[in-house]
Amino acid sequence: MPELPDVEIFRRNLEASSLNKKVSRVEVKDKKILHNTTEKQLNDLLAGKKFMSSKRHGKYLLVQVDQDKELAFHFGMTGKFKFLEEGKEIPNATHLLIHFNDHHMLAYIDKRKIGRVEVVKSEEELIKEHQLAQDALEISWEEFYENFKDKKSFLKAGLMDQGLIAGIGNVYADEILYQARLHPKGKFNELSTQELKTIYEKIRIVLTTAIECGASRKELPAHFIIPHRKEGEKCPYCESYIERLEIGGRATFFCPGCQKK
DNA sequence: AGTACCACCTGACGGC
DNA sequence: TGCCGTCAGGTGGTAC
Repeated sequence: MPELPDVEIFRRNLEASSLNKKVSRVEVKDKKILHNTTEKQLNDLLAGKKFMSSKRHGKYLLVQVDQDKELAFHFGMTGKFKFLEEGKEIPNATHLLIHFNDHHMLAYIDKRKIGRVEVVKSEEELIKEHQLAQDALEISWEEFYENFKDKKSFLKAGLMDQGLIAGIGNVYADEILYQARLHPKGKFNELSTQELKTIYEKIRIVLTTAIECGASRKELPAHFIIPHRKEGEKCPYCESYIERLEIGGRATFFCPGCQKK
């Protein structure tokens, strides 16, 4: 679930709640979520330090904790943060708990343990390690065009490829193609430049609108397909009914009336 | 190069 | 009520 808009909201909440507070200690409840570090290393690194700044690249959230050390969070499908006071009940599926001197805590929660926390030297290192493309809200039209114009992949698969553009997941890929009026099984190399440009523009519109809505699916405009993202639901634009198909084993919803091949 | 499929995980939900 | 199968979906790997 956490795609670019969700992670951006996590980042803003983290900035508002946890920036410039001194860390007292770190508790690891489940080692599985640590990628290349240990509970001891995290404590050595973080104790007495502050979260200096944060940024986001695609679906990754980076927190600067030292000159050349950043915490990188990935939220998998069910990951999230919760900020709470010391002494309050710790939420279920909390795997990492960061205690601050002011008696607040940051809990990293992930029911399905697919998310990961790691330590990197820099954003560049993270990008290299995970072979991430430019962020979906940062990518220029020129770079987007270069990355996609010759691709023979399905539109849906390409938009979700973090090595081509970073931050778009299953749900927002459907929304972008719906608003671009393009069939998810279309191919990039068969599109006109204008159609590619439409996708590029819709990416920005969809993601920024979602962020403005607090990444809450329920708050999205009614003309988005996401609130109707279910087989047999009525298309908000035309008289057709939403259909489901699978691309790369992932559920894909589209409107057969609006999105012709 | 691109797609399919699997593994990782576990809560939610529908059918019977 | 309760058991069971299926779904959800990001990443990263392998097989074709």
